[in-house]
Amino acid sequence: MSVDSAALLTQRLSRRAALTSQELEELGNLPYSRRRLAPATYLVREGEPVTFCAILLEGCAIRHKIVRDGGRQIVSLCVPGDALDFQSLYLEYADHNIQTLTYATVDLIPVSAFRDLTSRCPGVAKAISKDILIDCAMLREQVTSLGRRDGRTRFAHALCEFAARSPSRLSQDVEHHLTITQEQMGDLLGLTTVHVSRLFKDFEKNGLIDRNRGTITYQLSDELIEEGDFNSLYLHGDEVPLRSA
Amino acid sequence: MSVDSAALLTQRLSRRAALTSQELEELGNLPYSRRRLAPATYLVREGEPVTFCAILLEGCAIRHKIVRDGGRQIVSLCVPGDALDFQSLYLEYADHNIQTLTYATVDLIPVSAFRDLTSRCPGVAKAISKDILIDCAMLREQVTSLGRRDGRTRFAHALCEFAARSPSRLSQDVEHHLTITQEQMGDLLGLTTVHVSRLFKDFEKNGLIDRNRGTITYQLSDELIEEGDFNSLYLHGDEVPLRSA
DNA sequence: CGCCCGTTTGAAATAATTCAACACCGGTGG
DNA sequence: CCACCGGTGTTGAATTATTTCAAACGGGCG
Repeated sequence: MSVDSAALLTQRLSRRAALTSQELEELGNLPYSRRRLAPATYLVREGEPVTFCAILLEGCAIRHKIVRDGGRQIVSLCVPGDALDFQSLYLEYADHNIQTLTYATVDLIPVSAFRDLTSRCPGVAKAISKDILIDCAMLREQVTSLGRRDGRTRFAHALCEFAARSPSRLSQDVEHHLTITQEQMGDLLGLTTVHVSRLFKDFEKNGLIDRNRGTITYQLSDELIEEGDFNSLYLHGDEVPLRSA
Repeated sequence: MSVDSAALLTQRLSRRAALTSQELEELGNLPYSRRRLAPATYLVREGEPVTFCAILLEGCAIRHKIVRDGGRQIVSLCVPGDALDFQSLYLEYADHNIQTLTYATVDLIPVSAFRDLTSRCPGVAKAISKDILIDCAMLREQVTSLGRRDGRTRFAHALCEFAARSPSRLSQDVEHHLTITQEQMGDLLGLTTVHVSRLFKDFEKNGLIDRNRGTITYQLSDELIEEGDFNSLYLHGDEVPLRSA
């Protein structure tokens, strides 16, 4: 398969802000090099300078931080189409790690090329700002979940968010597939693998998810939305409408 | 006192990116109207459109979200100098509430004026992006705290962050004053008021903080930094250096 | 086959919550 | 001036969500 990162990026940014034809062209001309990455490959490490901006074409990646006692917190999940390093476009050092979760395809664009582009194209700069702001909004929701929702609710919420953001969600009642270990899910939800295991079992028993060899399959049902206290407002339109006519 | 919001904003953004003299001038010419606000005044409400951008001159404000069962999570704390609404500069609706914590002075700048400015001045747009990215970084740290640190550590961490960001921190060994109720602190840390009360008592007993009528006083000591698993890397220079020569 | 990683399960331990009562304190009004 | 009041903080005891520990399971793979 040959997804075009330029096309993907252009499409994404166009959704954020109106771009002139010249801006579109400049976006198309960004230099990039494609990489195929194994699961668990680090793209960025906390404390290190970042010199390229990666666009995720296929697969999933995570941002995470490590705390004193060795615990890991997954700060966000990245899905295809996400730019992994707008974060570092203007910041010198990475404050967190970025790592692939599955096999993944990325296009690497030199940060310098990106910086040139944004200083010349205000429309692109605006679209990127908006993209970053949506990231912020998702982080605020994550903070809210971790601070004030219990494990069950957090889990359901995370499933809803993943489904709502998934590019595969073009029509209603699609089945979503999430390949993630229970340890990873625990690190995302701020829970233990043991506890996640029990939640998985419970959700499966209640028919909210199906499981098969490390991947879970589910639909974005009303029940799940209710269970997860999920309201897609915070995605700011970065999702397919929940109730398409 | 007459702090100038234009000056404060200019100073803040200059720290983020190099601005041309023309950009500085345009920043100085932004129209604004000053407001003095009582504690607990809402500036922005979740779900509503935002039409102005507030610059906080004096006092503290919070961003917060409400969950299904009525619980509140404070998503971040705003200190003087913070722009409260870069969030909404490009997003149509607010996904969270913004409320003053104490008496506060703000300058309100119409969002439209700001948008004009950023489309004309790439330097300003860049500085704002960087500002937003630092917000993101603080949110990631907050996620990490809530997900993987226990109550004690979270509390100490929050104190460190507040101190490190405080504009009063011009030299070492300053005393920091934080006026906050235990309920608010609980909502910030994802804890109960009862638990916060016990933490306060414990920290006071250990000499990490002093208390007097709802305000706590403390220094950013090595002990506190250790207790809070605090590393200021994530502030990306948005703080006074910890160990000034 | 045997190993390793991820998962499952039960039992015991713990951090934090809930509940409930009470203390404190500044403000208000009789 | 005192009595009362509401908001805030404190304390203890009981409860709960979640963790920790430990052991066993399963399945894919060299």
